Amino acid sequence: MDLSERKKRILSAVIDEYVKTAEPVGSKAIVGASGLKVSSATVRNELAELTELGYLEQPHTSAGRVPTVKGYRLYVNELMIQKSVPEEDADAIDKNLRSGLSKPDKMTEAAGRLAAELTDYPVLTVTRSAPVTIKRYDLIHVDANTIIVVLLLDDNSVKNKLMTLPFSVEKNMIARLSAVFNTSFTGKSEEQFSPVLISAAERSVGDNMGLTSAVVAFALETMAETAGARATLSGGSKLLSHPEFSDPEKAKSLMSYMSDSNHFSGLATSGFDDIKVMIGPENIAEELKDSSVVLARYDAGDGMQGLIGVVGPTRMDYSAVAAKLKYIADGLSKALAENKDKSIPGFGKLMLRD
Amino acid sequence: MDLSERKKRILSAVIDEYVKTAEPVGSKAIVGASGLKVSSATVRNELAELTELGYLEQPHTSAGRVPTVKGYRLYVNELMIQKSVPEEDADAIDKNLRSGLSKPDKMTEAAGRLAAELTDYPVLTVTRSAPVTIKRYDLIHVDANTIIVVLLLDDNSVKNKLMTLPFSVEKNMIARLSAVFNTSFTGKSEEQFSPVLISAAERSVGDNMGLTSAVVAFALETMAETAGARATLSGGSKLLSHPEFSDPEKAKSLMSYMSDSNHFSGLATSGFDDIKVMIGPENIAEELKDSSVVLARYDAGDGMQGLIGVVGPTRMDYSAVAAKLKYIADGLSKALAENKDKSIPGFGKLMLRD
DNA sequence: ATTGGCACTCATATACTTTGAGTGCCAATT
DNA sequence: AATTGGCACTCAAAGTATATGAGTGCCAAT
Repeated sequence: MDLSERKKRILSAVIDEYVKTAEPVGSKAIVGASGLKVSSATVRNELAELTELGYLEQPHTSAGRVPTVKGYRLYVNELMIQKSVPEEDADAIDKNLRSGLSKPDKMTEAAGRLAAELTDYPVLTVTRSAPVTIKRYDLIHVDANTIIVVLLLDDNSVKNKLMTLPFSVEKNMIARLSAVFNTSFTGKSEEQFSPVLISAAERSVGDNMGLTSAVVAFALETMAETAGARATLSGGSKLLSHPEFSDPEKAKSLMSYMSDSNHFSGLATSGFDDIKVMIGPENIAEELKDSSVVLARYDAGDGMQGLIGVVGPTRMDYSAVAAKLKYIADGLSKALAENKDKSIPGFGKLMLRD
Repeated sequence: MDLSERKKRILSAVIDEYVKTAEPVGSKAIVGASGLKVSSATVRNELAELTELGYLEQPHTSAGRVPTVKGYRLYVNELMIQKSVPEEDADAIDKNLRSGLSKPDKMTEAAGRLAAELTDYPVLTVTRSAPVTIKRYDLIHVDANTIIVVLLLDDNSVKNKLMTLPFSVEKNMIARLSAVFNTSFTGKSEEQFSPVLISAAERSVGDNMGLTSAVVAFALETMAETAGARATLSGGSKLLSHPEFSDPEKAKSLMSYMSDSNHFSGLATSGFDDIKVMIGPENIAEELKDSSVVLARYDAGDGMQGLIGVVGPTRMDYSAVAAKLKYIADGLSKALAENKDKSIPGFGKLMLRD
């Protein structure tokens, strides 16, 4: 059962107007805004039917109409016209993401801050890494009882740890250990670090002081830490700009929910196209039932995917937000890719010094 | 000009009561709360004088009294009785800070979260590092055009970077470069990385491809990044629990001020004993003029100092907050110190695996 | 110096009224 | 059959008036 063209235009007008004013929209306002060549009485008849069908509702008998979740859903799926990003914002995004080649985490965070600024909503980012393995071990002998363990992961990130030992080790012991690790423990997943393998390694280098175990522990810890997802939140205070959060109770509930990044790290990065919109009760979390979430996916290289999204009231300019997020996500993907290929980093910077 | 003992007791009673109820305190309530053996009329006379002297004020003629900044200041400096930390909280702190030896940054963050939970106010932490120098360079040859640079700083932290080069390098070139860096660039401050020194190094290893510069750039970047202060914020949403921030405008202003960690990274870690209290307009920042900040110092090892503090309304249980913060700061200092001495890290953890 | 007593103040609460935007429905119009 | 002008009706929000009472300041008596 499809809506008539006119009903669609009226529904759109209600939503556009309501998003702007945060006030229930009356029949007169719709005639003004939609440009339809009908009287307000006609619109009233249509409104009554749209209400009957569940796309709109009335806060009270003598008030205008407000979109329901069903109304927003139809609007997002079919009705809304794709807005484009204001030139000014596009420029800001281009500029901000291009500037300063930096670490991926920082770039993502910067993108989050930028998105919060441009949308005026809190922004979350999620980066999920595929399980990593270690492709190279280097043990550096610093002094008799200090070593540095350097791990090169298969996503080309590097992790290190300084270990102070309660005993002294010889330089060649370290070299042997390093060799064993590079032959036995590269490319292995977490489960493949079997006790058998570890004790074999221990014996082969003649380690009876637990040094092998310590390096293994660090390797496992690193792998565990690097895998999984990291979520950040930017511009949490933006929530308070919007009238639906003028009640401190509501604001606090959502705010503290968002502050716990664990709540978002589980969000799926797949199963949707560019943009995913979750409206009100479509969100699973109780704390989000009155809010909407708009997510855009970005590509973090090496097959890794990330999300950048806003959290706001259901009354939201979905089209504008989606457009901005998509633009930022694409920009971020590109910037991260460029960052990967960069050659000698920081070179240019130094040359500018004098 | 000193206040009479009775005036002091009355002032204390007003503050204690006001902190509890957030309502102006009347003469009757004071008689009840203070246990003074006088009539409310007598208290009224005293109140009038305390108001005259600027320690109290009246929101309007027929209301009770509210402490002024001057009143709070006297209270904090001389009047308040040192509260002790509830056993329950002390246990929680001990438990939380002792658990899991982890990275200093994480420990500090955990302490911040804990403090926010226990005080019900937003908590900021600031860690200021003394300028660091690099005490050892290691260059690892990964493959023909990939190297890893590992820097050991004099605070025993380790930084690294993978560099992909647009040309190939020989293993022994890397070794030479490493040697030169260890002789020429260790223990040097940022300014001492002179162009003369750099080009000398370049010549001595026969580097005409900018590799030396790249490593220098990374070293400088690392030093710049490690120096300076890092600030974090925990429990920002706690702000909204307090009636003085029921106005979204006010809450937003303070919240967004706090979210920018730059605003706090400049806070001095010296010039006070254990605890520093800044009440209302004693704060320099315009956004903090209606709020109070209570800071405790902790010791981050290697002569580094940090701050942990809460931000809340001027109506705050200073005594309880100060006690908790001090307890947490001391616990954190101790935990960080223990963490420094730990030997093979992660060893115990591995042993528990099966 | 302290106190009971009393007139006074004023924010807050409560009850009542007014206003006006918006509706639903119907008879007249196209 | 769809559209429209007209009109009675509804009800939140804003405005007005009144009552309440917590708290004060001051004074005469203790």
